[in-house]
Amino acid sequence: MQRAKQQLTVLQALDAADGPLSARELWSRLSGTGVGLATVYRALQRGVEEGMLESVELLGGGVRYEPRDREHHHYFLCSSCDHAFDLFGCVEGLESLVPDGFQMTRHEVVLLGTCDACANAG
Amino acid sequence: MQRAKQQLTVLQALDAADGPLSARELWSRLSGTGVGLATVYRALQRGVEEGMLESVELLGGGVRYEPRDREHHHYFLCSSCDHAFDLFGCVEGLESLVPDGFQMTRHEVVLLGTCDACANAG
DNA sequence: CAGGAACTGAGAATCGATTATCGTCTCTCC
DNA sequence: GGAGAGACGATAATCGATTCTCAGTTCCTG
Repeated sequence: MQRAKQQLTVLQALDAADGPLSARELWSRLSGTGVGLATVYRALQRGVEEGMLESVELLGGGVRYEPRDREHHHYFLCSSCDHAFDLFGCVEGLESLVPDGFQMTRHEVVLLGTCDACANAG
Repeated sequence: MQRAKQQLTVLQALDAADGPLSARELWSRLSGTGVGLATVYRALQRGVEEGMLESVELLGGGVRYEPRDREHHHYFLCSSCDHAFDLFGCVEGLESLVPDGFQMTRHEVVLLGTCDACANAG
């Protein structure tokens, strides 16, 4: 509880999440703590600058953030609640898709569908 | 060259492309034809409504469009020129990533790196 | 050729996401 | 306790993408 108290709050909420969160998603999880939206953005920006956070772009636009210390993984994006879940594990055979002359440096795999909670609520 | 002349121009440009194009990308390819940006958006919207086009969302936000009659495929996104290329072929083993209780209906694979032209342009 | 419907280009208006501003507050260090 | 630096929350400002508006065209029908 020294300085940057609210930044800690933000980072802890991200650590507790089961996937990357957008600024708004994060903010709504912090409602009740009095943290302002601007503070969320500031904390995320500083987190990235200081190397603790990583920004992630999935389908559909918005940027999401998650702690940088997670292993290589991909995402499941729920079409119903729009929440992204981390999926650990990877796939084979990506290299064979790369056309001649192209250099692949990274890959993203996103599965889409309905998450556990939404499937049961549906 | 009956009515909807400009819409045809737009659809033909999409057919000729080697990957999905954003509205702006498409518009810049039509510079010289006098087609306005609003017309591009209108043509895309109508194309989707009429089932000829499909909208595609990749990493990084923007929506891109491509003809609907292409087979299942994925994309290579060039970090340098920001152009998306179609990649035909797919990968195995996606099902094993899906957590219990989740229902996968679709998947996207995006490879990132440098395309042929940008790699050579160094 | 006249009338009407659909189409068009240019630019204004809108929308959501993000960033900047400002007055206030908190913490550190004397 | 007081000064200065850095944070904070609320809200205004900005930005890019997309949609709306409007006056002028085009094209079909009769």
